[in-house]
Amino acid sequence: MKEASGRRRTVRISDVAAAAGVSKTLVSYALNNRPGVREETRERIVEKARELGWTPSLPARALSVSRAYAIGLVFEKSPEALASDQYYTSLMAGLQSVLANERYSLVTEVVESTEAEREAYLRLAQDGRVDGMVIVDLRQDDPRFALVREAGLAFVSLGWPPERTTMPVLVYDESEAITDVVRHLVDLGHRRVAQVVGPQTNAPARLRRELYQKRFREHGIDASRWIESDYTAAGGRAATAALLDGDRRPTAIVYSNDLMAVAGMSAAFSRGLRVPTDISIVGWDDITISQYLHPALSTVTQHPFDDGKVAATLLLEAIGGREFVEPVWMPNPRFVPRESSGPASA
Amino acid sequence: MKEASGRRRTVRISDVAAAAGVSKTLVSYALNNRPGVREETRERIVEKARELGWTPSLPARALSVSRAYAIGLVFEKSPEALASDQYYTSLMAGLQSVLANERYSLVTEVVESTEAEREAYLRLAQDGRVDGMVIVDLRQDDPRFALVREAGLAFVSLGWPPERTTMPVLVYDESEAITDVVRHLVDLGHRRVAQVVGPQTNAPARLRRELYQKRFREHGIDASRWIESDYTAAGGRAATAALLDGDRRPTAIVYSNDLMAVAGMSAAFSRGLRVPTDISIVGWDDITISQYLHPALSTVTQHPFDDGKVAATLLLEAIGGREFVEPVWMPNPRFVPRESSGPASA
DNA sequence: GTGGCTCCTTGAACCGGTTCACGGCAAGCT
DNA sequence: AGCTTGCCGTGAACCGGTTCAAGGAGCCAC
Repeated sequence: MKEASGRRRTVRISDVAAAAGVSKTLVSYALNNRPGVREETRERIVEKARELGWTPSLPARALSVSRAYAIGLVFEKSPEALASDQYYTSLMAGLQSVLANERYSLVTEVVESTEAEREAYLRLAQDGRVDGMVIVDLRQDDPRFALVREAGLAFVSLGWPPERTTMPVLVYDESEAITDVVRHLVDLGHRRVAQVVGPQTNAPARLRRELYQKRFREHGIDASRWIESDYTAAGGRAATAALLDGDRRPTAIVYSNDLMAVAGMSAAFSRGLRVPTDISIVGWDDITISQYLHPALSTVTQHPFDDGKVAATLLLEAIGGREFVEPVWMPNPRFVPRESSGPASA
Repeated sequence: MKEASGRRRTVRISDVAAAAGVSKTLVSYALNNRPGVREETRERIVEKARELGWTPSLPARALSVSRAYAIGLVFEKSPEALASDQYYTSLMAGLQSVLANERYSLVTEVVESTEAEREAYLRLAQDGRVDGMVIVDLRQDDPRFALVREAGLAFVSLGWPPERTTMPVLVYDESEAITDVVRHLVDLGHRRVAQVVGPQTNAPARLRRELYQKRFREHGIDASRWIESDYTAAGGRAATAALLDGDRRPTAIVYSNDLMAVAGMSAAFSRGLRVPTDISIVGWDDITISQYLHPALSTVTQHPFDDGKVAATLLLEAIGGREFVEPVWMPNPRFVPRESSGPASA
């Protein structure tokens, strides 16, 4: 097929103006629902525009109003880690679900170092490619807040930012789910438990670990056994191996994501241990396959799609000028006991 | 923190021109490496530009050269299906890995119907938001090719397009891996095998099913047992249930993706069957957790990240005007036998 | 009849780049 | 000396929208 191009003739605002017999100013007013256009004229213009199939050129509009009509999402993550974590994809889908209706687009980037992340932020901002950023996976002393501040970009933060801000912030309380997990394990008789946690430079990962420890202590359980890992399957397997091969093997292990938990189960199996008879496993995330595993994984469900929806809505409002004083609380994650956790072995 | 805005004063090309004591035309020439600028002058301009931290405004450039400096990727998929399939995320990462260096961005959309998909395509094209599209998951009589043709957009197709085109096409040969899987199963003594396949409106899904059937027949195996499913875990589980609960239970099932295979294993387990002792399972994709399952899943590995890299490279060349006559062959998928396939039960 | 007011409409500037056509100047040629 | 040629540089138009300030028409009141 010969690409039937030959200069795609796009219809401009001046074409609509000519067709309707008015100035292009009036067309602009009419189609942006500005006051000061006679109703009859407005209708005629709208009709003509529809007839000609006119849609405004985004670059042109972007240039004149200094808005990109797009928001950015930068993942600082290995492609592998990104691909195997459903949270982000669902979050994206949630963002899209509201952006599409507002004629906004989502510009994504995947970078593999904080240096590249910095460049990506600067580039998106300086190029005028986006009007705001979605900030996820908050880290200790997160540099991204300074970047958006300097760039004058709006943002929405999924998690507590380091300073007060007038931008929207989404938070939720993990302590309830954690309390449930710990009680569940204690009720099943577990006394020797260990944690496999995410990178401790990552603020939520740290908080989650601390909340678990707090609850463990409240039940008189030694909370000192935790291993820092990296949310990958390989990392989870290695951490689990260390726990299982050490002395005083735990009777239960809680993981900070499902992927590590699955890998942990695999490590247990390869040592001839049975789950949950010999060791109980609890994950975090509730990825799709968790319920299809054998045994099905006890875990904590989150709501990334809804997070995305709310984040996008608020970010658009922030871009529109709204100021936020209070963080928005999202529904809490919820513990879902399944087959991988059972009575403690003797 | 008070957002330190107060109108972010961006540096324009005219500022650079003033600083270097030349016209803005010359600045433009100098920074775009055009001929007709004295070397000494060019250096002075570049120096000043760097000093002032100038980067071109994307909307402005986009407006004047009619290029968006972005490419689009539209997924017509439920968020759930998208999130649980690593292929797409890895593909995105692969695309990004080359786009970032070229100052191109990736604009993604997630839509849930072919109608919404159509709108997304039209919108991206008419708005002048992208210069080209990445077309994945080819369907029967795929409408997207007509859309990009009408819109005059460049594209790269991952799979055979319905008509000849001068745009880049990426293909690979699955028959080799399929031959290996079938020989593997035959060598293990399997004679009753079934397939759980993807939506047959999806061209590659159909082809994969046919290739499997062809090989089965070559070994004198009844190839008529296949169930169409939807690539989701729930679908895979239901299809597997139908196969296991029918008469003449197969001794092996091959799935068109890992997610369905995992769900299939789960269905087998819940009926008290052992894998692979009672039934062998083979997937397709090699998602991260496949090797961490118990038993580890025999499957076929692909290279979505590399696909993305190559696709982006070729698409950029196509946008630059290059015409393609031959499709580009990617490395073939490869069968990876693991623990979920073993000798046929009696 | 004139001033003032409201309502609708328009010309022109502007957003920040790219690019075309042209001009000045020095060197090279006859 | 006069003409061509090439190099380097510039003014102005253009991309396709938005928006400001101003203008014309119609109406009312004094």
